[in-house]
Amino acid sequence: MVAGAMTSGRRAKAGAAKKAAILRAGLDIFSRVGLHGATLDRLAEKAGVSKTNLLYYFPSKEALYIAVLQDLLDIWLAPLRAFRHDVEPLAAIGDYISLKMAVSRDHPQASRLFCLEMLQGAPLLKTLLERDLRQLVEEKSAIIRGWVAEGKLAPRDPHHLIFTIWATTQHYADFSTQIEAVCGQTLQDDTFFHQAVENVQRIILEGIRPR
Amino acid sequence: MVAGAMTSGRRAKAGAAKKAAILRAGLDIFSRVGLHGATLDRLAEKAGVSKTNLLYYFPSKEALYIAVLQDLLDIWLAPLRAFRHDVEPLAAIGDYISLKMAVSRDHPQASRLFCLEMLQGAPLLKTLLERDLRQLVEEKSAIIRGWVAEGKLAPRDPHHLIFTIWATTQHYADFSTQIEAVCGQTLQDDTFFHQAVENVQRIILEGIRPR
DNA sequence: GTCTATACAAAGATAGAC
DNA sequence: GTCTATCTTTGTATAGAC
Repeated sequence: MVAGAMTSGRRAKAGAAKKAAILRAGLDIFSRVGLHGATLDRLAEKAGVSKTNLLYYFPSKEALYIAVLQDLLDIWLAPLRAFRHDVEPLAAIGDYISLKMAVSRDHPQASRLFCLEMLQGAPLLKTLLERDLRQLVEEKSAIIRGWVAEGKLAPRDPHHLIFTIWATTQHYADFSTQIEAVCGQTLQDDTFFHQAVENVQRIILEGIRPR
Repeated sequence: MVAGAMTSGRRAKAGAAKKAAILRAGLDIFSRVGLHGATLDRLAEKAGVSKTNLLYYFPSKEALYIAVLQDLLDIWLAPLRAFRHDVEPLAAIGDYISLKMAVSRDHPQASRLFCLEMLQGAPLLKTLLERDLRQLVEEKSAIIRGWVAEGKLAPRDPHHLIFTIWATTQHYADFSTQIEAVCGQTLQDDTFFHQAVENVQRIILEGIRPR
């Protein structure tokens, strides 16, 4: 059934739901302790299934890890794909910042796991980064370069601008522990979230406004 | 001898050198794969000692990990401690940015391990963050607030400004894999380093310049 | 599909000789 | 201080009954 076979429908759904629960548990735990820090016991417990049952749905811990990573990429790339080229530059970039901040608030595990992979040298994502991400970044960079040429943006290197946006927005998810230790607040707090978005936007947008 | 006893001197030095080599290996490996991903075998091999010998100098893998973390903090906190309050605001912040960028270039492992700890909720550093770091940040925030009040800086929340600086500068160490995938260059490349510093400085400094 | 029992491997740590 | 040998634990994964 899991391996194929469009049987019943009710059962297939139950299987899919379990798979989804395991994937959620995987994202949650891997994002905290990494592939090596996670144990099948903890993963199974978190997902609410037995260890053997988990291994029925995913042949190995690594297979689950890879499946989790694949799901992750969609979440991570969505904001960049949604980057607008048909509106005012400062509006487009301002929107992109708030979109990324929302991802940091709503999918902190995804952000953290992505970060974890990067720290390790991205053994599993490297090819994908060098191909897809690089091309996507080139596209968006061309738009930004165009804006600079038209004088709609102060002269800044598009790559470094994009890195600055990624860095600041993801920081609120990846370093939430530190932020909480220093400020006593997190992005879950609505007031704090808006304050953070506004401050980041102000700094970056004023930093690229033409004069 | 290791445990105390100011014997000989030559031998003590040899012991200290080994300990240092083990600590270096620990920083290098832990920063890549974390506490759980590191094995005593790999740690010992990297340090150039036998597994049992390593356990002679550090009673357990965790003990080594903690020792590495302690060394780490000095590197990590140094730039913030060096933050100047007696020069022009934009110069002080510009210097801080380039200092942090230099740390990202020269101590990428330290930056990565710090990041790793944060991702995991900083079980070992939490108390320290909530006490020492918080206080240090408060001190520097007060300085920034003063500058804002004097009109020497555009109105920005000091916390978010500090986070923005940390995020952008550390990003070049923590996400070096991604940066290399996208740009084909790293901070080790001198031209790229200066280009990165300048772009980050421009964005942030222009973003906080009063008008 | 799910469970119990179990095989198998890896890795942390210790004992004791030298 | 350093080595060899070994114990022990933990965790991944499989076999086979139901």
